[in-house]
Amino acid sequence: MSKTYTPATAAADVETTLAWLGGRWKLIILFHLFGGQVQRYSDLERLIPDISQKMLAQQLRQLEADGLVQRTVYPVVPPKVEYRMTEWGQSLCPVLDGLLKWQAAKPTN
Amino acid sequence: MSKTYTPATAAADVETTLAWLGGRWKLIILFHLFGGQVQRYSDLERLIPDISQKMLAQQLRQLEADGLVQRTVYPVVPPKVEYRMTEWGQSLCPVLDGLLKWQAAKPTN
DNA sequence: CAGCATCCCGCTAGATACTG
DNA sequence: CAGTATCTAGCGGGATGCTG
Repeated sequence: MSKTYTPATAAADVETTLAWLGGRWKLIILFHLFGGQVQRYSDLERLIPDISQKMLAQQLRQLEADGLVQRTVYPVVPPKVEYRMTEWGQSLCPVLDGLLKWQAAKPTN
Repeated sequence: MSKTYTPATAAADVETTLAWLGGRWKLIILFHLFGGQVQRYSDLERLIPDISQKMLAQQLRQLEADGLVQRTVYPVVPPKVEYRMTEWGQSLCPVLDGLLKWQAAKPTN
Protein backbone atom coordinates (compact mmCIF):
# COMPACT_ATOMS: atom_id res chain seq x y z
CA MET A 1 0.00 0.00 0.00
CA SER A 2 2.19 2.85 -1.12
CA LYS A 3 1.26 6.49 -1.21
CA THR A 4 0.55 8.33 -4.41
CA TYR A 5 3.21 10.92 -5.05
CA THR A 6 2.91 14.07 -7.05
CA PRO A 7 6.06 16.10 -7.66
CA ALA A 8 4.94 18.47 -4.92
CA THR A 9 4.17 15.88 -2.24
CA ALA A 10 7.22 13.76 -3.02
CA ALA A 11 9.45 16.80 -2.83
CA ALA A 12 7.84 17.86 0.42
CA ASP A 13 8.36 14.43 1.97
CA VAL A 14 11.98 14.21 0.90
CA GLU A 15 12.47 17.73 2.21
CA THR A 16 11.05 16.70 5.57
CA THR A 17 13.54 13.89 5.69
CA LEU A 18 16.42 16.14 4.68
CA ALA A 19 15.37 18.53 7.44
CA TRP A 20 15.86 15.71 9.95
CA LEU A 21 19.43 15.37 8.69
CA GLY A 22 20.09 18.98 7.77
CA GLY A 23 22.39 21.47 9.32
CA ARG A 24 26.10 21.27 9.66
CA TRP A 25 26.42 18.72 12.45
CA LYS A 26 23.68 16.12 12.45
CA LEU A 27 25.26 13.75 9.97
CA ILE A 28 28.56 13.90 11.75
CA ILE A 29 26.84 13.03 14.99
CA LEU A 30 24.90 10.20 13.35
CA PHE A 31 28.00 8.65 11.85
CA HIS A 32 29.52 8.57 15.31
CA LEU A 33 26.52 6.59 16.54
CA PHE A 34 25.89 4.19 13.66
CA GLY A 35 26.54 0.52 14.20
CA GLY A 36 25.42 0.41 17.80
CA GLN A 37 28.00 2.81 19.13
CA VAL A 38 27.07 4.37 22.45
CA GLN A 39 28.50 7.77 23.23
CA ARG A 40 28.30 10.12 26.15
CA TYR A 41 27.90 13.82 25.68
CA SER A 42 31.56 14.38 26.48
CA ASP A 43 32.56 11.62 24.05
CA LEU A 44 30.83 13.44 21.25
CA GLU A 45 32.45 16.70 22.27
CA ARG A 46 35.81 15.01 22.00
CA LEU A 47 35.00 13.26 18.73
CA ILE A 48 33.72 16.46 17.11
CA PRO A 49 36.20 19.07 18.31
CA ASP A 50 34.81 22.01 16.33
CA ILE A 51 31.24 21.81 17.59
CA SER A 52 30.08 24.20 20.30
CA GLN A 53 28.22 22.96 23.35
CA LYS A 54 25.16 24.82 22.26
CA MET A 55 25.05 23.18 18.86
CA LEU A 56 25.83 19.70 20.19
CA ALA A 57 23.06 19.85 22.75
CA GLN A 58 20.62 21.44 20.30
CA GLN A 59 21.24 18.98 17.48
CA LEU A 60 21.04 16.00 19.84
CA ARG A 61 17.68 17.20 21.10
CA GLN A 62 16.38 17.53 17.58
CA LEU A 63 17.66 14.10 16.60
CA GLU A 64 15.92 12.73 19.68
CA ALA A 65 12.70 14.57 18.91
CA ASP A 66 12.80 13.22 15.35
CA GLY A 67 13.13 9.67 16.65
CA LEU A 68 16.60 8.99 15.29
CA VAL A 69 18.53 8.99 18.53
CA GLN A 70 17.74 7.68 21.97
CA ARG A 71 18.87 9.63 25.01
CA THR A 72 19.42 7.85 28.31
CA VAL A 73 19.93 9.81 31.53
CA TYR A 74 21.41 8.05 34.52
CA PRO A 75 20.40 9.69 37.82
CA VAL A 76 23.89 9.79 39.26
CA VAL A 77 26.30 12.48 40.40
CA PRO A 78 28.03 13.66 38.35
CA PRO A 79 25.40 13.39 35.61
CA LYS A 80 25.77 10.67 32.99
CA VAL A 81 23.92 10.77 29.67
CA GLU A 82 24.27 8.27 26.86
CA TYR A 83 23.24 8.55 23.24
CA ARG A 84 22.60 5.73 20.81
CA MET A 85 20.67 5.21 17.59
CA THR A 86 17.11 4.01 17.71
CA GLU A 87 16.38 0.92 15.66
CA TRP A 88 14.68 3.05 13.05
CA GLY A 89 17.57 5.52 13.07
CA GLN A 90 20.00 2.68 12.49
CA SER A 91 17.99 1.67 9.44
CA LEU A 92 18.98 4.96 7.88
CA CYS A 93 22.49 3.65 7.44
CA PRO A 94 21.90 1.62 4.25
CA VAL A 95 19.91 4.51 2.81
CA LEU A 96 22.83 6.88 3.27
CA ASP A 97 24.99 4.15 1.80
CA GLY A 98 22.86 4.32 -1.32
CA LEU A 99 23.44 8.04 -1.41
CA LEU A 100 27.19 7.56 -1.17
CA LYS A 101 27.13 4.96 -3.93
CA TRP A 102 25.16 7.33 -6.14
CA GLN A 103 27.64 10.07 -5.42
CA ALA A 104 30.56 7.79 -6.23
CA ALA A 105 28.96 7.02 -9.59
CA LYS A 106 29.14 10.67 -10.64
CA PRO A 107 30.73 11.06 -14.05
CA THR A 108 33.73 13.39 -14.61
CA ASN A 109 34.30 13.95 -10.89
CA MET B 1 36.98 -1.20 -4.70
CA SER B 2 35.14 0.95 -2.26
CA LYS B 3 36.52 3.82 -0.22
CA THR B 4 37.31 3.52 3.44
CA TYR B 5 34.96 5.67 5.45
CA THR B 6 35.58 7.19 8.84
CA PRO B 7 32.68 8.92 10.56
CA ALA B 8 34.17 12.23 9.50
CA THR B 9 34.72 11.45 5.81
CA ALA B 10 31.41 9.64 5.42
CA ALA B 11 29.57 12.55 6.99
CA ALA B 12 31.44 14.98 4.76
CA ASP B 13 30.56 13.03 1.63
CA VAL B 14 26.91 12.73 2.54
CA GLU B 15 26.90 16.41 3.34
CA THR B 16 28.31 17.19 -0.09
CA THR B 17 25.49 15.21 -1.62
CA LEU B 18 22.88 16.89 0.53
CA ALA B 19 24.31 20.24 -0.52
CA TRP B 20 23.56 19.32 -4.14
CA LEU B 21 19.95 18.78 -3.13
CA GLY B 22 19.69 21.34 -0.37
CA GLY B 23 17.74 24.52 -0.19
CA ARG B 24 14.06 24.98 -0.47
CA TRP B 25 13.57 24.48 -4.19
CA LYS B 26 15.95 21.98 -5.74
CA LEU B 27 13.99 18.86 -4.86
CA ILE B 28 10.80 20.36 -6.14
CA ILE B 29 12.52 21.19 -9.40
CA LEU B 30 14.03 17.70 -9.64
CA PHE B 31 10.70 15.98 -9.11
CA HIS B 32 9.29 18.00 -11.99
CA LEU B 33 12.07 16.65 -14.21
CA PHE B 34 12.28 13.01 -13.11
CA GLY B 35 11.20 10.33 -15.55
CA GLY B 36 12.43 12.08 -18.66
CA GLN B 37 10.21 15.11 -18.36
CA VAL B 38 11.43 18.09 -20.34
CA GLN B 39 10.48 21.53 -19.08
CA ARG B 40 11.06 25.04 -20.28
CA TYR B 41 11.91 27.82 -17.87
CA SER B 42 8.38 29.15 -18.08
CA ASP B 43 6.96 25.67 -17.51
CA LEU B 44 8.82 25.42 -14.23
CA GLU B 45 7.66 28.89 -13.26
CA ARG B 46 4.10 27.77 -13.81
CA LEU B 47 4.57 24.43 -12.05
CA ILE B 48 6.21 26.04 -9.01
CA PRO B 49 4.11 29.16 -8.47
CA ASP B 50 5.82 30.36 -5.29
CA ILE B 51 9.36 30.42 -6.62
CA SER B 52 10.89 33.73 -7.64
CA GLN B 53 12.62 34.14 -10.99
CA LYS B 54 15.89 34.72 -9.20
CA MET B 55 15.70 31.50 -7.22
CA LEU B 56 14.52 29.43 -10.18
CA ALA B 57 17.38 30.60 -12.36
CA GLN B 58 19.93 30.28 -9.57
CA GLN B 59 18.92 26.78 -8.50
CA LEU B 60 18.81 25.57 -12.09
CA ARG B 61 22.33 26.85 -12.64
CA GLN B 62 23.55 25.03 -9.57
CA LEU B 63 21.82 21.79 -10.55
CA GLU B 64 23.46 22.12 -13.94
CA ALA B 65 26.87 22.83 -12.43
CA ASP B 66 26.47 19.79 -10.17
CA GLY B 67 25.74 17.59 -13.16
CA LEU B 68 22.17 16.73 -12.26
CA VAL B 69 20.37 18.73 -14.89
CA GLN B 70 21.10 19.44 -18.53
CA ARG B 71 20.34 22.86 -19.98
CA THR B 72 19.67 23.24 -23.68
CA VAL B 73 19.52 26.66 -25.31
CA TYR B 74 17.92 27.02 -28.72
CA PRO B 75 19.20 30.06 -30.63
CA VAL B 76 15.80 31.34 -31.65
CA VAL B 77 13.74 34.45 -31.05
CA PRO B 78 12.07 34.52 -28.63
CA PRO B 79 14.57 32.53 -26.56
CA LYS B 80 13.84 28.89 -25.83
CA VAL B 81 15.59 26.95 -23.08
CA GLU B 82 14.86 23.38 -22.06
CA TYR B 83 15.79 21.52 -18.90
CA ARG B 84 16.00 17.78 -18.41
CA MET B 85 17.73 15.35 -16.05
CA THR B 86 21.11 13.97 -16.97
CA GLU B 87 21.38 10.20 -16.95
CA TRP B 88 23.22 10.37 -13.65
CA GLY B 89 20.68 12.77 -12.24
CA GLN B 90 17.89 10.40 -13.18
CA SER B 91 19.66 7.66 -11.25
CA LEU B 92 19.03 9.67 -8.11
CA CYS B 93 15.36 8.76 -8.32
CA PRO B 94 15.58 5.28 -6.76
CA VAL B 95 17.86 6.65 -4.06
CA LEU B 96 15.27 9.23 -3.06
CA ASP B 97 12.75 6.44 -3.21
CA GLY B 98 14.75 4.62 -0.56
CA LEU B 99 14.65 7.76 1.53
CA LEU B 100 10.88 7.96 1.19
CA LYS B 101 10.51 4.30 2.12
CA TRP B 102 12.67 4.85 5.18
CA GLN B 103 10.60 7.84 6.15
CA ALA B 104 7.39 5.87 5.72
CA ALA B 105 8.75 3.21 8.08
CA LYS B 106 9.00 5.70 10.91
CA PRO B 107 7.34 4.38 14.07
CA THR B 108 4.66 6.39 15.90
CA ASN B 109 4.31 8.93 13.12
C1' DC C 1 29.33 16.28 33.62
C1' DA C 2 25.98 17.98 30.75
C1' DG C 3 23.95 21.23 29.67
C1' DC C 4 21.12 26.39 29.18
C1' DA C 5 20.96 31.71 28.32
C1' DT C 6 22.35 35.64 25.73
C1' DC C 7 24.27 38.31 22.36
C1' DC C 8 25.92 38.76 17.71
C1' DC C 9 27.10 38.07 12.81
C1' DG C 10 27.04 36.28 8.04
C1' DC C 11 24.61 34.12 4.56
C1' DT C 12 20.82 32.78 1.92
C1' DA C 13 16.35 33.41 0.52
C1' DG C 14 12.72 36.71 -0.76
C1' DA C 15 10.82 41.08 -2.89
C1' DT C 16 11.06 44.21 -6.45
C1' DA C 17 12.57 46.28 -10.62
C1' DC C 18 14.93 46.02 -15.00
C1' DT C 19 16.76 43.75 -19.83
C1' DG C 20 18.76 41.21 -24.29
C1' DC D 1 10.90 34.19 -23.11
C1' DA D 2 14.38 33.79 -19.99
C1' DG D 3 16.64 35.65 -17.41
C1' DT D 4 19.91 39.93 -14.09
C1' DA D 5 20.50 43.45 -10.54
C1' DT D 6 19.80 45.34 -6.13
C1' DC D 7 18.18 45.64 -1.56
C1' DT D 8 16.53 43.74 2.66
C1' DA D 9 15.05 40.47 6.41
C1' DG D 10 15.23 36.24 8.89
C1' DC D 11 17.55 32.42 10.66
C1' DG D 12 21.20 29.14 11.42
C1' DG D 13 25.16 29.10 13.62
C1' DG D 14 29.30 30.91 16.67
C1' DA D 15 31.29 33.00 21.09
C1' DT D 16 30.89 33.62 25.76
C1' DG D 17 29.24 33.10 30.40
C1' DC D 18 26.42 30.64 33.87
C1' DT D 19 24.21 26.30 36.47
C1' DG D 20 21.91 21.88 38.68
